[in-house]
Amino acid sequence: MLKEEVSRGDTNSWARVCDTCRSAPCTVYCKADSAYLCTSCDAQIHAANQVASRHERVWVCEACERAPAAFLCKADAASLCATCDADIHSANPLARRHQRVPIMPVSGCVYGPTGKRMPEDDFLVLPEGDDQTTDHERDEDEAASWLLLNPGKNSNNQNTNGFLTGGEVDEYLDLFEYNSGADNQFCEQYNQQREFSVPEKSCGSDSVVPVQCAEAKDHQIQYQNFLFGMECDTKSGYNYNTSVSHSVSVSSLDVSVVPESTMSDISVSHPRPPKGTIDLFTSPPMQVPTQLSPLDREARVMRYREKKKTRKFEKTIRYASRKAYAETRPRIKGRFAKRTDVEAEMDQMFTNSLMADSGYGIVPSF
DNA sequence: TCAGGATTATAGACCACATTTGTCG
DNA sequence: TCCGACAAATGTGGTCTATAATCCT
Repeated sequence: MLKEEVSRGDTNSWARVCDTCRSAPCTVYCKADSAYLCTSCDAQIHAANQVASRHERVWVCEACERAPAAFLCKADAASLCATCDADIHSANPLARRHQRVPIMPVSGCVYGPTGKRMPEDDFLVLPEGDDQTTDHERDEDEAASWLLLNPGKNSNNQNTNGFLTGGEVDEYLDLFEYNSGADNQFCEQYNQQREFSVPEKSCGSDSVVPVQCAEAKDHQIQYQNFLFGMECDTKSGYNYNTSVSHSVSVSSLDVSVVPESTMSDISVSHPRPPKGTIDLFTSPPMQVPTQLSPLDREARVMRYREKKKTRKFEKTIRYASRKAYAETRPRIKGRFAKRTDVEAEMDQMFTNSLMADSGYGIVPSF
């Protein structure tokens, strides 16, 4: 296969160019055509007819920009090929804890309304749209895409599947974690999923969620199964190794205090949630998309934006008792200090204060 | 357009010590 | 196999500092 490589603009010199126009950097790889395509060419080619629209494509790795992406790293919000994924996430222990999910090839329209790549596009098929949309609209659609994953607290915190019920669990991420079963169904389900084609028309009036529910559920199940170590060599050539699932952090993105009494339990492959925590393990995880009123949608978008502003990646608290001790421990300029040092410091401060206030060199006695 | 200073953002180091983990008899 | 004693390793949070990125002149 002839691949022309050029250095264009802000793309790196290794970036593969579109096999069709040979000018723009490629963004997707079409398996059926064995071709790397840019956004516009992909849209043109695969919107031409129904057969073409069924071609399965995957994003190109954001790191090397030369190979089809195999995994989506949530922490880095990046789609990576197997090689880059291995390189990046074997670099250090923190990187190893990044959550990654396999990227399923998608057919139909793989772009959001902006025609711009979004991380969640890797597992959500978004409605076709206009390339000229604004940042605001892009944000709206990004929010909308997450709305699919949001069960909606406005439903009395009642969630039929028990997912995210009532808590402040992060609403953007970790939605494919904590599966407890159906281990050996991955291959079958994955193959089933591969036979789906994305409906050409959105099923929702607001074009938020065009993915068919059953299909989306299959996506969900597949990712969950993947995360717990399934290995499946499919015809697609996407062989998701088990080692990835083992390196996936249970909660590298959330703050989650893990009761010490349950630590040993959690280390096993199918952990049970401790009491007092939200049960993310045993519940059927998919949220069934529902029709949203414009007001409802607006509210959710606003909530999404608000949380997006404040979201941050925090470490997992493994030992709550240590946290408690650390919080009560005396410090000097942020560092833990010996209690004797603190006492001495307090003495000094007290002495200085007294001298300053009174003007006399009074030595306090305790 | 470029250079250089100012401002802002981010990651990592540091500290003490209770708790956890591993080893040995 | 179980138990106790002991040593070593681990993890915890607020602040500071070095570095990078961005902005402004």
